Amino acid sequence: MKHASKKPQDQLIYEHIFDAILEQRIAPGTRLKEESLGDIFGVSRTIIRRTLSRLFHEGVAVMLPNKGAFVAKPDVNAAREILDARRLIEISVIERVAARSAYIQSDIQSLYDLIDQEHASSASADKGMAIRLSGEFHLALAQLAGNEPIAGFLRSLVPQTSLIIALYEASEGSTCAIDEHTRLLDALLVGDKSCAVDLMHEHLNHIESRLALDGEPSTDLTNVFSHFVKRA
Amino acid sequence: MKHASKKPQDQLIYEHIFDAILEQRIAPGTRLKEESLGDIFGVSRTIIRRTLSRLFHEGVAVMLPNKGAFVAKPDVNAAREILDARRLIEISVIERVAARSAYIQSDIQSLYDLIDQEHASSASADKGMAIRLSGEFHLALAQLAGNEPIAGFLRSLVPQTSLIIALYEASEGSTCAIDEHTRLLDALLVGDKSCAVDLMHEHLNHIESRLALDGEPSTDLTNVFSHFVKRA
DNA sequence: GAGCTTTAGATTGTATACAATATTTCGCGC
DNA sequence: GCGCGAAATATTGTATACAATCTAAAGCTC
Repeated sequence: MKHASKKPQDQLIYEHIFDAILEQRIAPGTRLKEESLGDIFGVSRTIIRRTLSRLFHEGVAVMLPNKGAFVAKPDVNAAREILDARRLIEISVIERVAARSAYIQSDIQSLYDLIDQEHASSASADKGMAIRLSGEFHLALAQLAGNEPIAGFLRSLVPQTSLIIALYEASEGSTCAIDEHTRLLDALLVGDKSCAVDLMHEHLNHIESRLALDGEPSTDLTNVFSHFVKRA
Repeated sequence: MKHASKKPQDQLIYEHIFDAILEQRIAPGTRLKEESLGDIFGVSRTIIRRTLSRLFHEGVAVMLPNKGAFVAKPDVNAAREILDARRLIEISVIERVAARSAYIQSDIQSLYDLIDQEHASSASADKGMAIRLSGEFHLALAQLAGNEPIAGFLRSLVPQTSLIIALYEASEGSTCAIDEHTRLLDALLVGDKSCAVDLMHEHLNHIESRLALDGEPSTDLTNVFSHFVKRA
C-alpha cells in the first residue's frame, strides 16, 4: 500500500506548486528550476516540465526561452486588467446564479460550509488557508453559474489575483472580508439579483482598494501612454 | 541560410495543427497520434507532446490518459456554454472599444483591411481562409479592448466555435456575415456604443441560429436534467 | 582595480531508450 | 461462424543522455 493511486502523480506535484503560489509561500518572480523541483518531488524533469507548462498556460508562471520558468510577477497594468476581467466574469456569474437561484437552493446552501471553514482558518490565523478558501468560494460560485469555460477562466484569474495581492498589498485587511461572502450568499438564496450584483461589485472594489496600484512609476512608458500610441 | 530562425520550430508545428483544426480540415474527434505527427513534421515526440498539451489547455483538443489526444468534439451542452461565453466576452469587448473609440480611431480603421481580406477569400471560395479571417476579426477587436486576459480567453473560444460549426452547421450560410462585421466597425468608428452592442448580439445570434443545437437527443441525462440534480 | 575575453559550470532544449498500458490480431473451443 | 482469451503489436508515459544555451567565474590587458 505504498502508493495508493498512480495516476495523479503529476497532478499532485502540480497542486503542491500551485498551492505554494496561491498561498503566497513562494514569492512572485521566483525562479523555478527544473532539476531542483525534480529532486524535491522525486521525479524526472519530464514531469516537472509538464507541470511548469501547465502553470504557464494558466498565467501563474512565465517561461523565458532558454532561461527557465518563474512565478509570474504581473506589473500594475496587468494587475488592473486581471481585476477588470474578474469584475466582468464574476458579475456575470452572480447574475446567472441569482437567475437560477430557485433551482439550486441546496447548492447555494452548501456554500455556507465554505464560509464556516473560512472563519475557522481566519481564527487560527492560517493566512495561506484563508487565501485558498476565499478563492474556492469564488470558484464554487462560478461552478453554480453552469458555464464551464467561464468557470475555467476564473480558475486562472483567482490565483493570479493572489499574486497581485502578494505584490501590491498595502493595508493589511482581512484577505477577503468573510462577511461580504455571507451577505452575498444571503442575497443569492432569495434570488435578489440586483442586490447580489451590488455586493459583488463592492466586494471586488474592496479587494482592489486595499492595493497600492498607483505607487510604482511604471518603468514602461508604453503602458503609461497606451491611450496615445498606435499599436505595433 | 537553410533555417532562417530556429526557435519557432514548435510554434510553427502548433500553428499547422491549430490551423488545420480552425479551418475544419481535420474533423472533431480525430485522433492525434504522437509518432505520426512527429514523422510528418520531422521532430521527436517531445515536441509533439508539448504542442498537444498546448492545444489541450486551449480547449481545442482533449487528452485521455494512456489513450492519446483527440480533436475536441464538444457536445450540445458544451457548445451552448461556449457560445454563451462568447456573448459575455464579446459584448463587453464591444462596449470597451466603443468607449475608447475616440482614442483608437486609426486602430479601428485598420480593421477594415481584415474585412477586405474576408471579401477576397469569400470570392475565391476559400472556406478555410474565410473561417480563419472571421476569427481574426473578432480577435483583433478584443485586442483593442485593452484587456489581455480577456483577449486570451477569446483566443481559445474562437477555435472552439469553429469546431462547433463543423459539428452542428445546418444551413450553409456565409460563415460569418461579412457585412455584419462592416456595420459593426462603422458603429464603433463613430462611438455608437448601444448600436455596436446590438449588432454584436445580432451577429452572434446569427451564428447560433445557423446551428442545429436541438437535434441530438443528448445521451447524457445529467445534462438534460441539469436544473434538477444536485451536484456531486 | 576596472573592464573585457575566455573558459568552466549550470540549466534548459531535444531526442531517444525503455517501461507501462492499450489495442489489435490470431487461435482455440464450441 | 462466433465468442472468448492470449499473444503480438502499437501507443503512450517516464527517465535519461546528450546538445545547445545561458550564467558566472577566472584570467588577462590596460
